[in-house]
Amino acid sequence: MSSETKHEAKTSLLSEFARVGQALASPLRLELLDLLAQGERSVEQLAETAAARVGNTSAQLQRLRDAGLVAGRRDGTRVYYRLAGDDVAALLAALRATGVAHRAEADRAAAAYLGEDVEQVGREELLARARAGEVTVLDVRPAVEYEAGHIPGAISVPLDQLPARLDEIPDSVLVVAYCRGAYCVFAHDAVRLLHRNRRRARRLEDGFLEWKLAGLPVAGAG
Amino acid sequence: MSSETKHEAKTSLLSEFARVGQALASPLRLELLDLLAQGERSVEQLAETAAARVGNTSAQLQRLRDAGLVAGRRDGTRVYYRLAGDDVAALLAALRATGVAHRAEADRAAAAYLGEDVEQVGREELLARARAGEVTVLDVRPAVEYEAGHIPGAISVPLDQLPARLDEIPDSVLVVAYCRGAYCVFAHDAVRLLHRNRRRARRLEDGFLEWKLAGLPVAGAG
DNA sequence: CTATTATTCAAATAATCCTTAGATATAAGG
DNA sequence: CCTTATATCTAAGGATTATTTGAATAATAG
Repeated sequence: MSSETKHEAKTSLLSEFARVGQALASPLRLELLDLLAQGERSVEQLAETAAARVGNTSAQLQRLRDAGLVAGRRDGTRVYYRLAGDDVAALLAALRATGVAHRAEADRAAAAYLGEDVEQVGREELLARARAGEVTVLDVRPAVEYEAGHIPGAISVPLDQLPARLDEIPDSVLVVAYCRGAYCVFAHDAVRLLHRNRRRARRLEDGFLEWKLAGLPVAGAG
Repeated sequence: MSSETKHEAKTSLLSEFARVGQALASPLRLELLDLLAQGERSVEQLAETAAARVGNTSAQLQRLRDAGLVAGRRDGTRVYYRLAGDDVAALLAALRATGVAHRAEADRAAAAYLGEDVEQVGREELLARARAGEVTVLDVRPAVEYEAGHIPGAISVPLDQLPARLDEIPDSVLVVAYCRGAYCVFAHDAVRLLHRNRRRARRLEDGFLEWKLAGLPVAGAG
């Protein structure tokens, strides 16, 4: 291979990798990936949750698909998208970790969004204490995400139903709430709400995404 | 926090993460990161190796710095840049792995750049066989990168000097060549060159970047 | 002051993002 | 087969932002 050709080959390989980076370069696309990390969703569902137009959502999903990050399947008039693999979820987690580690602005934005700090429980600790029956595990994500896969033994009480369903939650043991991942606000809100109602509650370290990536047991269809 | 404010906080957090993705969205910036993963370099060195203008190289390094991926230190008239942390190298590796895993074009581009397949040796296997004295470990990166850190016991013969220095390499034992990382072409070229000269040679799985990320022993200043 | 190295600026080109509006695909009913 | 409804995709336009180049400016050493 000539030096010229080699340089072209190198540039085109780097451009391929850059295309993946490009896919990670828009807030809306990152939000879509975040949602898809919880299970497959139709375009309309994604658009509604991300507060975007359907057309725009569809266009961004095409970009993600061209970059190899998501895949879609048609079922009747709907198209359901999902992440192309677990490595995509890992890539997303690495991106966020690097962001908060080296960018003070990202760290501040995370603190502003998640609100006041909340006590955490580690993954291994939760697994042990759940098996011993010492804790109630509470999944506060939307029901559809719980159904797509959840921590074994967890009960599903989506955050917006939590105020009305407080009496379903035993008040004798510690409650450990979790949601999507490290930068999902639901579990933070849930723990603060439980505290205001005089319950003992903590948040699982990170969330379901990281639980699954750590290879810990998962129940449900997902 | 009001629902409006919360949505703004979420968007600004996602925008922070998107800024990191944006930094990974240009071939030139990916090449700079790849070089910096081997050790610190001045702007001029980077520009020359990446075949870019100094001005543009500097501008792209500012972007990488704003994204929190690199840091710089001034020494006299020069400014030396380096990766902001090991997590950045891991992020880069994850990006490339996802690219080749899910994009046929990326896989093809990698094959076209790296050339014909070459037999590999795993990291753990190399470590064991090097300790037993069964192999010669050959670092074919530029000398400055060898000096910044290398596999213990490796000898440095940069690829462009290899044809002239073949007699320095023992021909009784297997030679294992390595270079920067999974998509660095030097070790591939070195193994093919050694084969043409009737030596037994293989390539280390991936390269030095992944060796270091795996927590295996490293010699030198790096 | 001069040489070296790096950064910044202005301008041209190119790419991206979002919206609106229309096109396409599928299912169900007549 | 044709219509209607639903869901998704795509095209065009306008605002914004990114990339690169060449030249000017800043920082440092001697």
